[in-house]
Amino acid sequence: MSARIRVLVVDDHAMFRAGVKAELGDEVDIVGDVGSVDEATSAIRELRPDVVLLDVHLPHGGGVAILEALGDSLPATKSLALSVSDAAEDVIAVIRAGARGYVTKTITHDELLDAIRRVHAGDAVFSPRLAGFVLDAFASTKPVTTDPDLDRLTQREQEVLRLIARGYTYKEVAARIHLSVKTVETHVSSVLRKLQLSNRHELTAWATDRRLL
Amino acid sequence: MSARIRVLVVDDHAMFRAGVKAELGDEVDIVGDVGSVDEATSAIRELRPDVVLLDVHLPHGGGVAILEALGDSLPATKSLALSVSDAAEDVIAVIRAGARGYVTKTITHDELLDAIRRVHAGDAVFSPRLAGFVLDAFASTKPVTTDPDLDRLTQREQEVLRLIARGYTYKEVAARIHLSVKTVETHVSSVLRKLQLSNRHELTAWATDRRLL
DNA sequence: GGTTCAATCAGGGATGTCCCCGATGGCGGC
DNA sequence: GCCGCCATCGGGGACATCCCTGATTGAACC
Repeated sequence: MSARIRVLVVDDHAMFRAGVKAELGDEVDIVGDVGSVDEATSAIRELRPDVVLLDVHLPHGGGVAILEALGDSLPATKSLALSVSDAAEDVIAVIRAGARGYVTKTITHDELLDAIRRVHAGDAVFSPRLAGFVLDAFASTKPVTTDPDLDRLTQREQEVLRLIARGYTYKEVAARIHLSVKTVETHVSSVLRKLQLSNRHELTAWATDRRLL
Repeated sequence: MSARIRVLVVDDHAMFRAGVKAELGDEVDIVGDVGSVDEATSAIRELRPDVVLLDVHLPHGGGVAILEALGDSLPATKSLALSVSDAAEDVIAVIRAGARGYVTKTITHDELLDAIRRVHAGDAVFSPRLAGFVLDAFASTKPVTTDPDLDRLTQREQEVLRLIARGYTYKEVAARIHLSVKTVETHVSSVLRKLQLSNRHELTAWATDRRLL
């Protein structure tokens, strides 16, 4: 028998994490469980799990923030999003950020185990109900929730935009994504110019309006 | 040692039920766990648990439907609501329907165990953050809107606070209410100090949180 | 009459924001 | 090969934010 899959559980509810451990601990190797975005990013970097079981709704940016923080620095680690929500925008956002699957928390023990194994093997896994509009969003010419304004921004600009809109100073943003303050300034300037905004307050309002936070 | 408290777990997520069982099974007697409104009502009638751990958000009516179906037919069975939501309307609704307590799922093992024991003993239990507006909604003649933090600010400070939180610069605020920029600065400083905030971004978040805009 | 407090304003300084100018290296298109 | 775009960084400057100290007026309270 081959080695067990190493799984990290990220969810802000300790009770839920305990549930996953109790249910799956025999079949996979739960290498850790954490409850916040910051803990998650460092835990993933340290533990290098095979699969991250990732709650979508977390304080301070949610699962998306974790995936963005990691970028593609750890290609061997696959993420499986796990959420109570079946809203299209949640699904799209987290898949765009790099998750390899998305299942809702109504899932059973066997289904979840199967999902983890398939994600680890490289498959994309979706709850049946979600498969429909996920395919819509990616295969069709007209995606469901793409924002023409947002698409005109580069990846880096969107990344900076999210952090600025959350109230971080330039210096804090720079530290968080390892850039110089000057580079952050440049990106913010581009964002403001492209979106026709005049300062960071309007940017916060703009982002709140679009629920990018 | 007295008999263990008999607990029924109602939640539509099997994983969460497993978590509660794994975490509390040693200290209380989990007599059953169910995932739907119908199962819950019959299970409660059959098993007569001491405490029902009740998820608020369920398909087909939620925890409220279960409480209403039972009415006061089983006074010995107390219900403790357990939810991801901390929205006032959810709390009020489930308490009105007869729950004896309400805690959010961010709760720790020890806190939940304590909550179960206190509900069983006849106490009402609320997460600290919720206690405030529950009391407001039931005891006060004035509805929920009073805010102790806001009351500690003077009229002028509240006025400035609202404008700053909307993104106006000091200069714009000064022009709008016919003051010098320096006076606006003074008021903002007072507001930040009194509310224990460190900059205008946190202030915006604070105000948005309270729907002051 | 003295005290306390809200409201108003000023000077000065540290830091943050936003813009201008410029530069380099990489990558893709024609 | 050149051009455009992206990402990265720097200098310098204008202005905004946030803090400090310190001041005056008027109204309320005892």
